Amino acid sequence: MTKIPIPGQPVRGSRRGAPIMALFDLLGRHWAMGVLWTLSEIGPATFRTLQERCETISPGALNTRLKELQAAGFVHKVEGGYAATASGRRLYELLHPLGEFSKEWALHMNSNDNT
Amino acid sequence: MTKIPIPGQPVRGSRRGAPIMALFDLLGRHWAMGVLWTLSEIGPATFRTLQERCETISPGALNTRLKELQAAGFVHKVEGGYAATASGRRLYELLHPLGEFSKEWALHMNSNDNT
DNA sequence: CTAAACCGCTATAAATTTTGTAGCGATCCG
DNA sequence: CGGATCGCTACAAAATTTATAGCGGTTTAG
Repeated sequence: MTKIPIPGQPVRGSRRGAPIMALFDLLGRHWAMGVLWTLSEIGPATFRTLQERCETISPGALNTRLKELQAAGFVHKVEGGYAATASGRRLYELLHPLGEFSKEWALHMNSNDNT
Repeated sequence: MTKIPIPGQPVRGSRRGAPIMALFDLLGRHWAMGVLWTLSEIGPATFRTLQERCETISPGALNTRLKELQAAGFVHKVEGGYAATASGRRLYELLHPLGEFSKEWALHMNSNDNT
Protein backbone atom coordinates (compact mmCIF):
# COMPACT_ATOMS: atom_id res chain seq x y z
CA MET A 1 0.00 0.00 0.00
CA THR A 2 1.89 2.99 1.24
CA LYS A 3 5.61 2.68 1.44
CA ILE A 4 6.98 4.10 4.61
CA PRO A 5 10.57 5.30 4.73
CA ILE A 6 12.85 3.19 6.89
CA PRO A 7 16.14 4.60 8.12
CA GLY A 8 18.91 2.48 6.76
CA GLN A 9 17.10 1.82 3.55
CA PRO A 10 16.99 4.02 0.49
CA VAL A 11 14.80 7.05 1.05
CA ARG A 12 14.30 10.31 -0.66
CA GLY A 13 17.48 12.26 -0.17
CA SER A 14 19.72 9.42 0.83
CA ARG A 15 20.34 6.11 -0.86
CA ARG A 16 21.81 4.80 2.36
CA GLY A 17 18.84 5.90 4.39
CA ALA A 18 20.29 8.63 6.57
CA PRO A 19 17.89 8.96 9.52
CA ILE A 20 17.21 12.64 8.98
CA MET A 21 16.37 12.06 5.35
CA ALA A 22 14.13 9.13 6.22
CA LEU A 23 12.35 11.37 8.69
CA PHE A 24 12.03 14.13 6.13
CA ASP A 25 10.73 11.63 3.64
CA LEU A 26 8.01 10.71 6.10
CA LEU A 27 7.17 14.19 7.35
CA GLY A 28 7.57 15.73 3.95
CA ARG A 29 4.36 14.30 2.67
CA HIS A 30 1.29 16.37 2.37
CA TRP A 31 -0.46 16.60 5.69
CA ALA A 32 1.99 14.56 7.74
CA MET A 33 3.12 17.38 10.01
CA GLY A 34 -0.30 18.95 10.02
CA VAL A 35 -1.89 15.76 11.27
CA LEU A 36 0.69 15.23 13.96
CA TRP A 37 0.41 18.84 15.01
CA THR A 38 -3.34 18.83 15.14
CA LEU A 39 -3.49 15.54 16.94
CA SER A 40 -1.01 16.75 19.51
CA GLU A 41 -2.90 19.95 20.09
CA ILE A 42 -6.33 18.51 20.55
CA GLY A 43 -5.31 15.33 22.27
CA PRO A 44 -6.87 11.95 21.51
CA ALA A 45 -9.33 12.37 18.70
CA THR A 46 -11.57 10.27 16.55
CA PHE A 47 -10.99 9.87 12.87
CA ARG A 48 -13.83 12.17 12.05
CA THR A 49 -12.85 14.82 14.52
CA LEU A 50 -9.37 14.84 13.13
CA GLN A 51 -10.79 15.11 9.69
CA GLU A 52 -12.82 18.16 10.65
CA ARG A 53 -9.95 19.82 12.42
CA CYS A 54 -7.76 19.43 9.40
CA GLU A 55 -10.48 21.28 7.54
CA THR A 56 -9.69 20.13 4.04
CA ILE A 57 -8.11 16.72 4.32
CA SER A 58 -9.75 13.87 2.49
CA PRO A 59 -10.45 10.66 4.35
CA GLY A 60 -8.16 8.74 2.07
CA ALA A 61 -5.27 11.07 2.74
CA LEU A 62 -5.95 11.08 6.46
CA ASN A 63 -6.05 7.35 6.58
CA THR A 64 -2.83 6.97 4.64
CA ARG A 65 -1.05 9.47 6.84
CA LEU A 66 -2.34 7.87 10.00
CA LYS A 67 -1.06 4.51 8.90
CA GLU A 68 2.35 5.92 8.14
CA LEU A 69 2.53 7.79 11.41
CA GLN A 70 1.53 4.64 13.22
CA ALA A 71 4.09 2.56 11.39
CA ALA A 72 6.68 5.14 12.35
CA GLY A 73 5.58 4.93 15.95
CA PHE A 74 4.47 8.53 16.29
CA VAL A 75 0.80 7.82 16.61
CA HIS A 76 -1.26 4.96 17.95
CA LYS A 77 -4.82 4.02 18.51
CA VAL A 78 -6.32 4.56 21.90
CA GLU A 79 -9.71 4.48 23.41
CA GLY A 80 -11.41 7.39 21.77
CA GLY A 81 -9.50 7.29 18.54
CA TYR A 82 -5.94 8.27 17.80
CA ALA A 83 -3.27 9.89 19.90
CA ALA A 84 0.40 10.76 19.68
CA THR A 85 2.76 8.25 21.26
CA ALA A 86 5.54 9.35 23.59
CA SER A 87 7.80 9.51 20.59
CA GLY A 88 5.22 11.47 18.66
CA ARG A 89 4.82 13.94 21.48
CA ARG A 90 8.54 14.38 21.57
CA LEU A 91 8.55 15.10 17.86
CA TYR A 92 5.72 17.53 18.32
CA GLU A 93 7.71 19.34 20.94
CA LEU A 94 10.62 19.67 18.59
CA LEU A 95 8.30 21.00 15.94
CA HIS A 96 6.62 23.34 18.35
CA PRO A 97 8.97 26.30 17.91
CA LEU A 98 7.92 26.40 14.30
CA GLY A 99 4.63 27.81 15.52
CA GLU A 100 6.24 31.02 16.66
CA PHE A 101 8.57 31.08 13.74
CA SER A 102 5.70 30.78 11.32
CA LYS A 103 4.05 33.83 12.81
CA GLU A 104 7.12 35.95 12.25
CA TRP A 105 7.38 34.51 8.81
CA ALA A 106 3.78 35.44 8.16
CA LEU A 107 4.64 39.03 8.95
CA HIS A 108 7.55 38.96 6.54
CA MET A 109 5.38 37.51 3.87
CA ASN A 110 2.71 40.13 4.25
CA SER A 111 5.07 43.04 4.36
CA ASN A 112 8.33 42.58 2.52
CA ASP A 113 11.44 43.27 4.38
CA ASN A 114 14.21 40.77 4.90
CA THR A 115 15.66 39.86 8.24
CA MET B 1 3.77 27.97 -12.18
CA THR B 2 4.10 26.65 -8.68
CA LYS B 3 1.66 27.96 -6.16
CA ILE B 4 3.32 28.87 -2.92
CA PRO B 5 1.33 28.91 0.29
CA ILE B 6 0.76 32.36 1.73
CA PRO B 7 -0.15 32.77 5.37
CA GLY B 8 -3.51 34.45 5.56
CA GLN B 9 -4.75 32.74 2.45
CA PRO B 10 -6.23 29.28 2.19
CA VAL B 11 -3.60 26.62 2.56
CA ARG B 12 -3.60 22.95 3.19
CA GLY B 13 -4.83 22.50 6.70
CA SER B 14 -6.36 25.91 7.19
CA ARG B 15 -8.84 27.77 5.08
CA ARG B 16 -7.90 30.95 6.87
CA GLY B 17 -4.22 30.41 6.29
CA ALA B 18 -2.92 29.82 9.80
CA PRO B 19 0.81 30.55 9.62
CA ILE B 20 1.87 27.15 10.91
CA MET B 21 -0.28 25.40 8.36
CA ALA B 22 1.03 27.60 5.58
CA LEU B 23 4.54 26.72 6.68
CA PHE B 24 3.68 23.03 6.79
CA ASP B 25 2.14 23.31 3.39
CA LEU B 26 5.41 24.68 2.08
CA LEU B 27 7.76 22.38 3.97
CA GLY B 28 5.53 19.39 3.52
CA ARG B 29 6.36 19.00 -0.10
CA HIS B 30 8.72 16.38 -1.27
CA TRP B 31 12.28 17.54 -0.84
CA ALA B 32 11.56 20.92 0.70
CA MET B 33 13.15 20.24 4.07
CA GLY B 34 15.84 18.08 2.52
CA VAL B 35 16.91 20.86 0.23
CA LEU B 36 16.97 23.46 2.97
CA TRP B 37 18.85 21.09 5.24
CA THR B 38 21.42 20.17 2.65
CA LEU B 39 21.90 23.74 1.55
CA SER B 40 22.39 24.84 5.13
CA GLU B 41 24.90 22.11 5.81
CA ILE B 42 27.11 22.60 2.82
CA GLY B 43 26.79 26.36 2.58
CA PRO B 44 26.40 28.18 -0.73
CA ALA B 45 26.18 25.66 -3.50
CA THR B 46 25.57 25.57 -7.21
CA PHE B 47 22.49 24.03 -8.67
CA ARG B 48 24.42 20.99 -9.79
CA THR B 49 26.20 20.50 -6.51
CA LEU B 50 22.94 20.65 -4.68
CA GLN B 51 21.53 18.16 -7.10
CA GLU B 52 24.37 15.74 -6.41
CA ARG B 53 24.15 16.15 -2.67
CA CYS B 54 20.47 15.39 -2.73
CA GLU B 55 21.44 12.18 -4.47
CA THR B 56 18.17 11.39 -6.13
CA ILE B 57 16.44 14.67 -6.75
CA SER B 58 15.47 15.50 -10.30
CA PRO B 59 16.38 18.89 -11.72
CA GLY B 60 12.75 19.74 -12.19
CA ALA B 61 11.94 19.03 -8.59
CA LEU B 62 14.99 20.88 -7.36
CA ASN B 63 14.15 23.88 -9.43
CA THR B 64 10.57 23.96 -8.25
CA ARG B 65 11.58 23.66 -4.62
CA LEU B 66 14.24 26.32 -4.98
CA LYS B 67 11.74 28.72 -6.43
CA GLU B 68 9.33 28.10 -3.60
CA LEU B 69 11.99 28.45 -0.96
CA GLN B 70 13.09 31.68 -2.57
CA ALA B 71 9.56 32.99 -2.73
CA ALA B 72 9.21 32.16 0.95
CA GLY B 73 12.42 34.02 1.68
CA PHE B 74 14.34 31.05 3.03
CA VAL B 75 16.81 30.80 0.19
CA HIS B 76 18.35 33.25 -2.20
CA LYS B 77 20.84 33.37 -4.97
CA VAL B 78 24.35 34.42 -4.21
CA GLU B 79 27.65 34.39 -5.96
CA GLY B 80 28.37 30.74 -6.29
CA GLY B 81 24.81 29.57 -6.48
CA TYR B 82 22.20 29.31 -3.75
CA ALA B 83 22.35 29.89 -0.03
CA ALA B 84 20.02 30.05 2.92
CA THR B 85 18.90 33.53 3.92
CA ALA B 86 18.99 34.67 7.54
CA SER B 87 15.43 33.51 7.86
CA GLY B 88 16.29 30.21 6.23
CA ARG B 89 19.18 29.69 8.61
CA ARG B 90 16.90 30.37 11.48
CA LEU B 91 14.49 27.77 10.21
CA TYR B 92 17.32 25.34 9.76
CA GLU B 93 18.34 25.88 13.34
CA LEU B 94 14.84 25.11 14.49
CA LEU B 95 14.87 21.98 12.39
CA HIS B 96 18.30 21.01 13.60
CA PRO B 97 17.22 19.03 16.68
CA LEU B 98 15.41 16.70 14.35
CA GLY B 99 18.81 15.39 13.37
CA GLU B 100 19.40 13.89 16.78
CA PHE B 101 15.82 12.85 17.13
CA SER B 102 15.93 11.00 13.85
CA LYS B 103 18.88 8.97 15.04
CA GLU B 104 17.02 7.78 18.10
CA TRP B 105 14.05 7.11 15.94
CA ALA B 106 16.20 5.07 13.61
CA LEU B 107 17.14 2.88 16.55
CA HIS B 108 13.52 2.39 17.47
CA MET B 109 12.69 1.49 13.95
CA ASN B 110 15.41 -1.06 13.69
CA SER B 111 14.71 -2.67 17.01
CA ASN B 112 11.18 -2.35 18.29
CA ASP B 113 10.75 -1.05 21.72
CA ASN B 114 8.74 2.01 22.62
CA THR B 115 10.05 4.91 24.61
C1' DC C 1 39.64 29.73 -32.82
C1' DT C 2 37.82 25.11 -31.67
C1' DA C 3 36.41 21.72 -28.88
C1' DA C 4 35.48 19.61 -24.74
C1' DA C 5 33.54 20.27 -20.30
C1' DC C 6 30.86 22.27 -17.36
C1' DC C 7 26.76 25.17 -15.97
C1' DG C 8 21.71 26.42 -14.87
C1' DC C 9 17.80 24.97 -16.08
C1' DT C 10 13.71 23.59 -19.38
C1' DA C 11 10.84 20.01 -21.69
C1' DT C 12 8.07 16.26 -21.63
C1' DA C 13 6.01 12.03 -20.71
C1' DA C 14 5.30 8.42 -17.36
C1' DA C 15 4.56 7.22 -12.64
C1' DT C 16 2.88 8.24 -8.26
C1' DT C 17 0.30 10.85 -4.94
C1' DT C 18 -3.49 13.59 -3.48
C1' DT C 19 -8.17 15.15 -3.88
C1' DG C 20 -13.08 14.86 -3.87
C1' DT C 21 -17.14 12.46 -3.37
C1' DA C 22 -20.00 8.72 -2.48
C1' DG C 23 -21.22 5.40 0.52
C1' DC C 24 -20.75 0.67 3.05
C1' DG C 25 -21.03 -2.00 7.23
C1' DA C 26 -20.92 -1.42 12.15
C1' DT C 27 -22.48 0.66 16.32
C1' DC C 28 -25.37 3.45 19.28
C1' DC C 29 -29.47 5.81 20.67
C1' DG C 30 -34.55 6.19 21.40
C1' DC D 1 -37.02 -0.62 13.96
C1' DG D 2 -35.35 3.99 12.18
C1' DG D 3 -31.92 7.71 12.40
C1' DA D 4 -27.48 9.41 13.50
C1' DT D 5 -23.02 8.61 14.14
C1' DC D 6 -18.43 6.28 13.10
C1' DG D 7 -14.23 4.40 10.84
C1' DC D 8 -12.86 3.80 6.73
C1' DT D 9 -12.87 2.00 1.65
C1' DA D 10 -13.64 2.82 -3.45
C1' DC D 11 -12.47 5.02 -7.32
C1' DA D 12 -11.87 8.35 -10.86
C1' DA D 13 -10.00 13.01 -11.73
C1' DA D 14 -6.50 16.27 -10.80
C1' DA D 15 -2.09 17.54 -9.28
C1' DT D 16 2.52 16.50 -8.13
C1' DT D 17 6.86 14.09 -8.67
C1' DT D 18 10.13 11.42 -11.23
C1' DA D 19 13.25 10.36 -14.83
C1' DT D 20 15.66 11.42 -18.80
C1' DA D 21 17.21 14.06 -22.54
C1' DG D 22 19.28 18.01 -23.87
C1' DC D 23 19.54 23.25 -25.03
C1' DG D 24 22.06 27.50 -24.94
C1' DG D 25 25.67 29.80 -22.35
C1' DT D 26 30.30 30.17 -20.23
C1' DT D 27 34.85 28.52 -19.11
C1' DT D 28 39.05 26.04 -20.04
C1' DA D 29 42.64 23.75 -22.80
C1' DG D 30 45.19 23.40 -26.77
